[in-house]
Amino acid sequence: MAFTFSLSNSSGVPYYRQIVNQVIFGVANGMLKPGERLPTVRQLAVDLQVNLNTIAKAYSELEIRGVVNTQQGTGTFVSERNPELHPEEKQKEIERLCGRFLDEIAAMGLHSREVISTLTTIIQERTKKDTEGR
Amino acid sequence: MAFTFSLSNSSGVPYYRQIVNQVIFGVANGMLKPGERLPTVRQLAVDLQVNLNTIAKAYSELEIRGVVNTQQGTGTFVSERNPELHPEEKQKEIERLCGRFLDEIAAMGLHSREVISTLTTIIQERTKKDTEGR
DNA sequence: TGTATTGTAATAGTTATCTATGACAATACT
DNA sequence: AGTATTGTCATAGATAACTATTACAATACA
Repeated sequence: MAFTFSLSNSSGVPYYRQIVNQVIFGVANGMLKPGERLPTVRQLAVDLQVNLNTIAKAYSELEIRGVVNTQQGTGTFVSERNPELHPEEKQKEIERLCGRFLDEIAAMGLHSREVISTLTTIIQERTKKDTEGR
Repeated sequence: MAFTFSLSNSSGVPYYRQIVNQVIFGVANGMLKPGERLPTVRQLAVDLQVNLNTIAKAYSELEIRGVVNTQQGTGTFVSERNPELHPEEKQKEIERLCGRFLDEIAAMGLHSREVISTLTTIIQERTKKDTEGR
């Protein structure tokens, strides 16, 4: 299965950051192998219907963080040895994500346990939809 | 217990929107009674350490949506009869919130059921902290 | 050597959110 | 009547995240 990118415009998370996250977690989950080539900036820009600069910004950050190696004229590749996102860090990232979500809930005066039940319901629905889709 | 506002700067949700949401849900949850007075724009700006205009923008949107009545020189009050946020709408809003959260999770290639366990753990920790705090 | 493909960079413009500041207008209060 | 308090408005500026466009530079490849 090939690794694919996707963007959500409703989450409030900037596009370039979504791409950065997807690569980092893609590597952490073994869906992106060291040495594997990422789409060209132009191609991904077309695929995601986003500006070239947005992709370039994401790749540039990934380069700085050592997640990928880029070579002008050649392409962008997943680093051979990836220093980033040890299991603990991955867990921390998940916790940050959850924390923000709970903050939002709390700000609305909602009870988290009620929201969880909605959450699980939606998950069930989506899982069902995915299964049917095959 | 008096109704209090709080802002999170890490959620990506604009301040003015957080305030709007808190009032709407505060009303829906009965924590804000019809006729009840909201803090003045200046006071709330000081409390939340945010610019006056940001509060004014939130109140203005609430006024337009019929959630509050404002009178220059007098103050801002929760509408006597509030048309907004019937139970179904409240549920829809929760679902939107959950949907965005799940989108973020999916974008990172995380499995939602694993995240849920982290979520419940954090909730337990926070509940514990709140209980100890009393 | 030429040509296409890669990433990079510069510039300009848009939109949303927020800050800072100062002024104005309606109401309440003494 | 005068003064303080309320919400409102206008202007200017900052920042972040984009889009659009054009050009340049390094590499690959025929």
